[in-house]
Amino acid sequence: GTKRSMGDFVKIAENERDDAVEVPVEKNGTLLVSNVAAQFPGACGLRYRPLDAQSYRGVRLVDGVLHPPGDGWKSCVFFVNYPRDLRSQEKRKLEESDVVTATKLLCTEPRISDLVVLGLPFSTNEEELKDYFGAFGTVVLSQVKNDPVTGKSKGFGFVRFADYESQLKALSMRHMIGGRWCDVKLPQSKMYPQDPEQNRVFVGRCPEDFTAEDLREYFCQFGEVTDVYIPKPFRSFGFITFANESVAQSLCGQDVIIKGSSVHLATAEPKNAAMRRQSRLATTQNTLAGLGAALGIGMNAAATPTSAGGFNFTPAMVAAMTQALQTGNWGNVGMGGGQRQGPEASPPNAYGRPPGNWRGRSRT
DNA sequence: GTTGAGCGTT
Repeated sequence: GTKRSMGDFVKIAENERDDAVEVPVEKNGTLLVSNVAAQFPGACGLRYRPLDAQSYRGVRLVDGVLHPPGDGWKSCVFFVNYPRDLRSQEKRKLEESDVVTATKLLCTEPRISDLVVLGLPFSTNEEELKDYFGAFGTVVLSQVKNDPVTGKSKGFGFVRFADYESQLKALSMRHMIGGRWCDVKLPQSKMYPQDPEQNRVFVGRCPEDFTAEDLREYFCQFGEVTDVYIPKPFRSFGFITFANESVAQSLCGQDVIIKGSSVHLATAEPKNAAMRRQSRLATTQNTLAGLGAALGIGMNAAATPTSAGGFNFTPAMVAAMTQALQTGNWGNVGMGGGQRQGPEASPPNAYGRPPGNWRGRSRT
């Protein structure tokens, strides 16, 4: 018959953080690169993450035609590949592309994370949330955020799975929960820079009943704990100091569950302003080196951040990245902005997407 | 009895 069947579309996303777009499949089951490029300009191929593999796997490409993997197009979300080298393009665009690619790669490391659930019915409670997502795998965290005054749900929450496969599945679709469509996303909460000199870890989102002993008992599994500090009166955070700096660093950026609560571990802010300035400089250099590593480009410690590993970061871009690291807003990175601050600065926008007027030369 | 885009923590 002429009726369209399932399998007519492939879910494709820019990366694991962005929403997927459905791209039509040809009648013979193949996918044209030109159709992918219609949604993702510049796309030259696809990759995906098989459930049984920890690495990405490339999709077979012959003469502009992409051939489905063994499990077919429906088995997972596919990710867009772009040409690494765009030297024929104008230089400004090249720089932007490099930084955007690098920052995206840094943010798509495969790891289990808390997931934000948006659009929950105001009536949904944590038990119902856990029950719903239990169909995808073992749920180790279920939270509904409430208004502290009224005690009522704010319509969003967080879930966390025990395994990465369940997380990928939950992220790949929209969810009907309690009669409403809900979105599940990787949280875009603030990214905190890592500082190799720092042996203190900030522990955020601590419940009020956490004691210093609770924290010490949990964190001693990672290495020798030399101090635990919980401010009084209660301020919902604490600090762990390790004897070993690399132990502290390895924990920063993770979410861990202690006594059933998800806490976020981040680099502690240095105690005084002088140390803070010093650490910002180290942080920027460290991050740029990290970007190079993420792209598989060697960037030795002696290299200057503005011309290393084939990158050509302009001062404006370094400023944008520095600002992003300090504010957690990556929206301006890669567009040559970020040097302006205050009310006139561009507002935050969707991750990695330049604002509509970025090509224009603004009047100064 | 109200609401509907967002994002938890220094």
